[in-house]
Amino acid sequence: MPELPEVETTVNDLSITVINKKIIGLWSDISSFPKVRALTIKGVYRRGKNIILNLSSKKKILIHQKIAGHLLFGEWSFEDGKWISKDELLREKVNSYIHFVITLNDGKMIALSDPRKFAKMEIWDGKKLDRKMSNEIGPDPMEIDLKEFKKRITKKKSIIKTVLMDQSVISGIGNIYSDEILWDARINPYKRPKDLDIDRLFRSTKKILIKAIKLKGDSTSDYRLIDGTKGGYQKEHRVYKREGLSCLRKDGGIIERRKLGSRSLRFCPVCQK
DNA sequence: GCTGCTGTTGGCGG
DNA sequence: CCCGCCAACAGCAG
Repeated sequence: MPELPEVETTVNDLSITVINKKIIGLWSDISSFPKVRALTIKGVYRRGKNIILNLSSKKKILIHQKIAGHLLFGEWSFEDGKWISKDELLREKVNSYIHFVITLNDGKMIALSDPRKFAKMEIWDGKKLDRKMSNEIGPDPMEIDLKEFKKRITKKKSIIKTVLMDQSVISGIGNIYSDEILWDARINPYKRPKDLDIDRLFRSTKKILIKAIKLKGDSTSDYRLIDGTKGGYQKEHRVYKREGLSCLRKDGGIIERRKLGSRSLRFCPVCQK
């Protein structure tokens, strides 16, 4: 679920609070960490949907929240095998599936709540991680121009819905925002890249992502800000989760939902030709 | 209680 | 190489 706007919000909010603090403990109930002691967090960055903590001594922590994971910031105590927070928001069910905790030298913690245990947190050699990222993850749409966007998108032969979500082409877009972007651009999700107005697609891509960042992401499902509050984009859906309802362009279209492999896509059959 | 749906990534097979 | 499919997991709606 966390796509570019959610990860961007998390990274912005985290960097305000954790930069120059020291890590004094790493805990997880699903993976083991190598010994690290007293490493300082030098920076917090986003690469596509990945969160990267730059540490002193050339190490980096790579966090991917996958589908249902989200980072939180606060204080917890470990009681009877569970992490308990005094903060009411952080005790909400969606925030209670804690599988990773980074403890900082001021007693605060970064925790990852993830009911489905897909999310990962790993310590990497900085150089190795940089190489992996540049090999596997394309630029995000905010940092390239139309020419580069067009070049990358039209290289692919799959339907545009799939290409938009291909992290090696451009990074950061998942199921929700690709549905919303294609509706905004009036593009049918099954069209091939060579057949479309890429200029319009590019403008809609940036427009939707910028709007979603402004609203601090989409909390339809598990995603929360690091203090446990909700983002606002779920109130702005035009097609996502609107199957069976009238298209908001009032063109007489009823939003359709179709299967694409094991996931689903939504679109208006009238305005998305 | 059971089934189906959820959404990201990586691995597998064609 | 490129593409499409599906498992990994667990909660939740119906």
